[in-house]
Amino acid sequence: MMDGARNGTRSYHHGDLPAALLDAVAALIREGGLETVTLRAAARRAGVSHAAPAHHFGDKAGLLAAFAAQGFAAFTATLEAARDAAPGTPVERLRAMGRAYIAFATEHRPWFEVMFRPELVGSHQEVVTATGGDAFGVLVEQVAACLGAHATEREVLRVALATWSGVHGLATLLVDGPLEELGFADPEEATEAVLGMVLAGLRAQPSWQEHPIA
Amino acid sequence: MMDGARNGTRSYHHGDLPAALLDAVAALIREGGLETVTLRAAARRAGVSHAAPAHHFGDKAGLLAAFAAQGFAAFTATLEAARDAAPGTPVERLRAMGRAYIAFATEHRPWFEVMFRPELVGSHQEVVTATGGDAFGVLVEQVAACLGAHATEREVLRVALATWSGVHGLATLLVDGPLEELGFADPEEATEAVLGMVLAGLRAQPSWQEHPIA
DNA sequence: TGTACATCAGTGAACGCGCGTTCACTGATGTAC
DNA sequence: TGTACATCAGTGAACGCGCGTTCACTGATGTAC
Repeated sequence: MMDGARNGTRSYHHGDLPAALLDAVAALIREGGLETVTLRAAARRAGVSHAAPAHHFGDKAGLLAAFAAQGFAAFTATLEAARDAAPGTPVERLRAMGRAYIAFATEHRPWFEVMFRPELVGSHQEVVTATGGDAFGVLVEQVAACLGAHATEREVLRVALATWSGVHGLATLLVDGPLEELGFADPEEATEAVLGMVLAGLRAQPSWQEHPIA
Repeated sequence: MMDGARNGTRSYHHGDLPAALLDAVAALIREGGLETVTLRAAARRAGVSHAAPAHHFGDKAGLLAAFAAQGFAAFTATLEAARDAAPGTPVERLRAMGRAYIAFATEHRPWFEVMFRPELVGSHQEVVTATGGDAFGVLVEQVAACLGAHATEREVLRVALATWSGVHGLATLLVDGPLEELGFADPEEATEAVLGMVLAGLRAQPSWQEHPIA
């Protein structure tokens, strides 16, 4: 995708090796799984010597941390875009975010597989945690909007976590693949089922009962 | 745990090397994570030569497949025990199973980490899928009991999958560890929040509305 | 516009390591008679 | 109860491999003047 040197001519310098290496990681995961990701394989795929990645990412954990952070940034942007594109009520926006969450996992499997695996990034956890916190923050905000001003912070966090668990669970099951073998062939139906449950949970909240919003 | 030779004396034969190797895998994951599991490390820990495991499990994927299958067997037994020990209504039994599901993940982290990672077991997937299907079957049964005879099979599967997603999502988040860093320090409160959502979803089902059971 | 020079980005050889797997072997066990 | 023998379970040496990382290096780039 990234060709590297300007104007298509090969040069000693790559052009944008960091981006090319991150692309390489995604391709490797997609084709052979996480265990086939090595610094040397990523370098091969980017067309540089195997020592080149160290200049940009330090070590293997650094490369994976950058990949996870890139994924979280895209993830947060996806959730925000889904929220902003959805019409209507806070609940409809939350539903759209839930759909986007699950779709992101299946459409960007390589990112999703790395984003929630802190053991892969070693000492670089701070970067990943920070970007991951943003995504969750967006979700919490929307849950707060659904519950209204009468909800306590604790209630918001509780509902947000339950919501997160629902969509994250289905996303994980879809990515890890046990569903097909058990007869759930339809990810869309599964998604709607989970979102139905999430919204039922929302409506069962005390603060919703007192002041339903939509 | 397993001492091996009878009466505590060392003998040429181990006594129960397969069990000792499975124990070793659990210990290795607990102490150093999944990536530290190797045939040689497991053999070292069991006190045998590094070539010994091959006699029982063939290759590395075989060992991990056996470990995952052992985990699923324990998992199914745990869910059944929780169901049978819970008093009262089908819904209360389902709630107990949900608690047991999440508790299993945090209490038996090594098993849980391997059970849902089919890429680790290579060509031995059938064994794992079979035992995994049992666990899900138990869950489906209980959801069916909650919804009653008027529910269609499709509805039961849909609700069971949503339920599964909820508890599996929280279990995954607890095991992967992002929750602590985001301010959710209390797994029990989180568990109850998720179960509240799951049961709200159950009660929102058409067949429940028509024929509430409890 | 030129020139000197510092800095940056990639090279390629080399290292030591632990891994999975194979192999011929040997000690231990169990069974047939 | 004893003996022969097949089978089982573990040994230890050896193999080839790809890995991450380090290192001195060199080509390319950009900046000061």
